[in-house]
Amino acid sequence: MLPKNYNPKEIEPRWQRWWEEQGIYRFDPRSGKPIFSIDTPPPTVSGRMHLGHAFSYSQMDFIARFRRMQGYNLFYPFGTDDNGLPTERLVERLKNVRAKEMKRDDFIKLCLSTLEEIRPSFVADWKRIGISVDWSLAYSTIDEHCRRISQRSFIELYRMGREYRKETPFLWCPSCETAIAQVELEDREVEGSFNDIIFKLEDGGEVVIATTRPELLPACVAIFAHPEDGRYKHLFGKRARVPLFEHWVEIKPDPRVDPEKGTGIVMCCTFGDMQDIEWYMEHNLPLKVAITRDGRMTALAGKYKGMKVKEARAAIIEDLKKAKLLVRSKKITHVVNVHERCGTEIEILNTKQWFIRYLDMKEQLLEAGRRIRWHPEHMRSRYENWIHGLRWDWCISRQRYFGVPFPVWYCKACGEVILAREQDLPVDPTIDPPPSPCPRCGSEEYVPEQDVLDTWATSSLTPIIAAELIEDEEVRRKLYPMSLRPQAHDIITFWLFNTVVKGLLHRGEIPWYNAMISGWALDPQGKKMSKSKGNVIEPEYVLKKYSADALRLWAAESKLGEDLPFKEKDLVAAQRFLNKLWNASRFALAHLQDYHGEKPEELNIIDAWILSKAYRLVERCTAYFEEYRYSKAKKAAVNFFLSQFCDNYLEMVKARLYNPEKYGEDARRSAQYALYRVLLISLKLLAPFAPHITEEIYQSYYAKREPQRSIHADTWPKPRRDLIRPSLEEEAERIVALVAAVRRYKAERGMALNAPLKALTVSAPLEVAESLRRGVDTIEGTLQIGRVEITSEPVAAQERVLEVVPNFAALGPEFKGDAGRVAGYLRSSAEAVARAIEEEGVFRFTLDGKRFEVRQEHIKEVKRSISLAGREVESVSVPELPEAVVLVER
RNA sequence: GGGCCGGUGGUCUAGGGGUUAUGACGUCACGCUUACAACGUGAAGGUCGGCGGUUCGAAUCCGCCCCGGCCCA
Repeated sequence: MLPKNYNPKEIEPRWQRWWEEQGIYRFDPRSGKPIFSIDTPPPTVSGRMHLGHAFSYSQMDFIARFRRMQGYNLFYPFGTDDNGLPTERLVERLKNVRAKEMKRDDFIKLCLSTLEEIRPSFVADWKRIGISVDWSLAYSTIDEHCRRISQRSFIELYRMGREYRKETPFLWCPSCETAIAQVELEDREVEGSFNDIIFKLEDGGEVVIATTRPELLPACVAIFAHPEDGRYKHLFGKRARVPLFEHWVEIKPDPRVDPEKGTGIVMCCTFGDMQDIEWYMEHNLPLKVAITRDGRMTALAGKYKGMKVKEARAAIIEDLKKAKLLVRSKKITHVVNVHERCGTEIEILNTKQWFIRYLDMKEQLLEAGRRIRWHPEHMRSRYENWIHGLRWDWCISRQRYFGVPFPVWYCKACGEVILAREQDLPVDPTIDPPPSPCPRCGSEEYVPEQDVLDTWATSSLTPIIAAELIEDEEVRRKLYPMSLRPQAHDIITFWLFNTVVKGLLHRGEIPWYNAMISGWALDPQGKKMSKSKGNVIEPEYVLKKYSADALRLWAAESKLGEDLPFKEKDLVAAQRFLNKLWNASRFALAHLQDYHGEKPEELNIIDAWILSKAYRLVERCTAYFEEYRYSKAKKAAVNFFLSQFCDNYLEMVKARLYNPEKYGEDARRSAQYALYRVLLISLKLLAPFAPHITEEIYQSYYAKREPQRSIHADTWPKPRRDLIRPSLEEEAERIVALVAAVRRYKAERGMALNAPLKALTVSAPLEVAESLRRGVDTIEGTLQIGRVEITSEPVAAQERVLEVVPNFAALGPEFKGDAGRVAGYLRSSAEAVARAIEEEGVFRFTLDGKRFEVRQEHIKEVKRSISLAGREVESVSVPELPEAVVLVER
């Protein structure tokens, strides 16, 4: 028996422990069942779980649980993404240190030990939302397994000729002091100024050039204008002198200059933007480096040397003003590229980096995107959009400490790259020696690579990393490509894209067959949650106030891929539903204690009806889940449970359950048979959404009677076409409609639903009457009616108008001061008024010499009494049965 | 600037050619009923973003526009 009160705080952690101890979600490498493998997103330990995580991990868990219940052998691992900048930043903050001021080795050790400190509570958060991952399939992107696979990936790609090391202008974060990849750029609107600066020409003339970055003047190497621009055509080939810095640069034509923008003539610096790089390469311009790796001015900047970029900008503008070389300075907001991790404006610096060459793979990548099934479909366009805009190869080296090292040394003598051997992986070249002398020149002197790999270079291998957690080669082959990649839409260009790249390069195929993309959890106003805005809602708050099941039901509110604002009322509604589920189950199970699976001789029509509805629902929910439309499945299951099972069915079986002496044991048996099955089906369909409460109810009764020890094992209800009976449903629904109408009648008159009624007379067409007769017991028992008469003969009822209720909302405005007297007249002539309006649509009368016309809208209601064979009865309207006359005697 | 998604009672939302537009929350009224007042029954509340078009018929399809969001420049 279930206790009276549903207590999620006690239930939820208990089942979470039990699932793990019992290995309910364990992948079974020896099983013959079909495999469903999931490439679970590894969250960063260095951040706490936020509501967006709870949202999207719940959504992937719905699909996981559905598939497991369907009988798949679920491969559902859990990794954490630990390496790289986020961890470095966290450790710097927590331990109050600076990475670049520490010994490399000490810092790495500190990172590792800090991760171990915070991991348990981090992972506990994820367990607390009830996701059904296999916690024994765990990895950390910095552990030995992942380091080995990332390094192996590097070596493979190097051997394939897909990697190169090159000194080249590239994206640089002066705050993190590392190269970054294109995907790590973020656009940000900032306040700045557009400065019109005078450049003197060698012939004594001048041109005015507009720039937002005057601090790059020392790096100015050329000036460009559009070849057709009449204003500047005559200057091509001439030289101009860079103000303040006094070096000469040539004025050149190039069609990529927009004559509309600024003054239509621009300076090219090494480097201000992508365009500068193109010009630098194509026009063989000299390299002038004005900015250091930590964002200060170089000696090239003369007296500005050592200043931060922004200080130098201000100082240079001041000096230009003094020299009367600044025509004007206009305040503008413009968009700059910042590093998405730290918000620092990025620079383009000439450095030596490792790259994965993939710009030549765009067509293959697009094609791979077309082979993946996207849920929802339109998310593919984000992926395609990104590929179309790709301009840089993938820079995979980072000038940081905490990350997977490159398995590479360089020969000191000839510069040859010396690779680690696969059997030695993982290696740290700053500690381990190379496996052999230089293969080219034989020198034994070497330089270790100091840089570490981009974290995405590791996390883009998660499907391979996860699959290789399994020893058995044959099983591995079944795991990969994976069935599903679930993730949020913000990292399509990072994690998803990079994983496809690695999948194609290493395995020549797509890494997964399906991608499900979830949206974001937004704040109650529909705005993005962010720490700086202070609108972050902690999952912990939701779990404490409501429950994990309620949180998950909330996450099931929105369609896959859509953002969902956090609204407290949704959680309240979810919690109410859980409470209802609990109470209805408690009721049903109380009446099933003496039931042992017997099948009744004959199934009551109402029982057959609810079974038919339930199996219809099974088909719908299954189809919805197959299409990743879990929000529809949830809605359908919840609606069925509330409006069909609770509101209608339970009320209608009470009589048979409580009074077997009156309706017979077999009638009770029939009710139990249906109750047992329909409640179980409901629980199963809801189990992916509310795994804890459904397990609790299952365990308290069904576990002893059903083959599976957990509701989350392979218990998904099989479709039963033979039990879906449309014509029976149609008949039964007549009974349901009649009962509902009389219940409404009682409620409207303030009667208790079990208050007795003397008699019910129904006159309806033959077919309807016959259906209703099949439910006489139900009608009588549910509504507590002394005598039920159902006939297809017309009833001889007399009707009398009792009262006309005037509608003052219409009378007032029209008759003003006369309204009260008109109303009085209507009441006193009720009979005549009602007849006239019914027959002619209008009632005319004269009152104190004034003529009045009253129509339907002036009357709120006509109260009538009906008598049947001399007994006073009332008429009940049943909207679903318009041809039926239903009369109730109180 | 380009791409994608969305705009439906006060709020959120279903429906994507066919009677009177779904449900939830909120509001109001009535009612403790042998599962549940954390409940039930009922009521009020809508020019389905705007304008044009296709059609016997448009919230739904097409075009243009407006607004919001996200992604990419």
